[in-house]
Amino acid sequence: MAAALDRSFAALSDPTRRAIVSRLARGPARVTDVAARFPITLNAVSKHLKVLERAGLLRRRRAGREHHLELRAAPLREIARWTSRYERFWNEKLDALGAFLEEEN
Amino acid sequence: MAAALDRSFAALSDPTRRAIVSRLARGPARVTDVAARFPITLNAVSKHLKVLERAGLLRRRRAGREHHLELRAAPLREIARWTSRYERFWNEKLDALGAFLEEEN
DNA sequence: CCAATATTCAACCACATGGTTGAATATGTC
DNA sequence: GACATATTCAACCATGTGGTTGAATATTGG
Repeated sequence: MAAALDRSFAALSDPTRRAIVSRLARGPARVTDVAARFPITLNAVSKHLKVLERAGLLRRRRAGREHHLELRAAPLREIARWTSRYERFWNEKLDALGAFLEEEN
Repeated sequence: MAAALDRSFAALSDPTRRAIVSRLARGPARVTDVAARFPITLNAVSKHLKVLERAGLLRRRRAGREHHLELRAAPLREIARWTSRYERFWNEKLDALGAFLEEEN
């Protein structure tokens, strides 16, 4: 589904959210734990977490009053898969004969 | 630079722009050529192209009144590099002992 | 019960975005 | 010069975003 890619790319276009992903890669954390690292409000972090959650990049387990967050990297795999379709262009080798077919998404 | 990643991720968060990348992977094209495939205005496509250009995802060569566009995939490589840092999470193997250090960006 | 802690909800603000329409600017063609 | 083609610029609109502040909702602990 294309909309999923939309959300994943959009979620990762913000440096704070990429930093949150980075943080969660080091292990699960609560909202407050994540927020502690950033100079913005807890509320702002809460919003970022919702964006990441909607993109499927994290899972939230409510445990009492605490929300335990853990990284879900499947969307990252989809992004890697999408970009890998253009690997042959990465080296700036101008062989335009590398034209190939593909369906969009 | 983090802002470059910001722009790349943001540029690719739109399905039209991903389709434009896909189109340019099949070879260079003019603005009108690209626009022909989409149900939106030429003006809208022109804006999308500017976003892709600012993200470094395409290069524009003016040839008379025509602008020749060609894919520049280097930012895609950066995205692939960023996401690859999380490869170990892709298989949903819940070994939380896979914690590892990293600096953000 | 009461107070503290963890988190979200709601309203607001400034700004970006994706789209439109209409005009402007170049360049090519007759 | 006059007209057509290629592209951008400018203004506008609706919607989303990243941030704030302040209030609400749960849960835990004395």
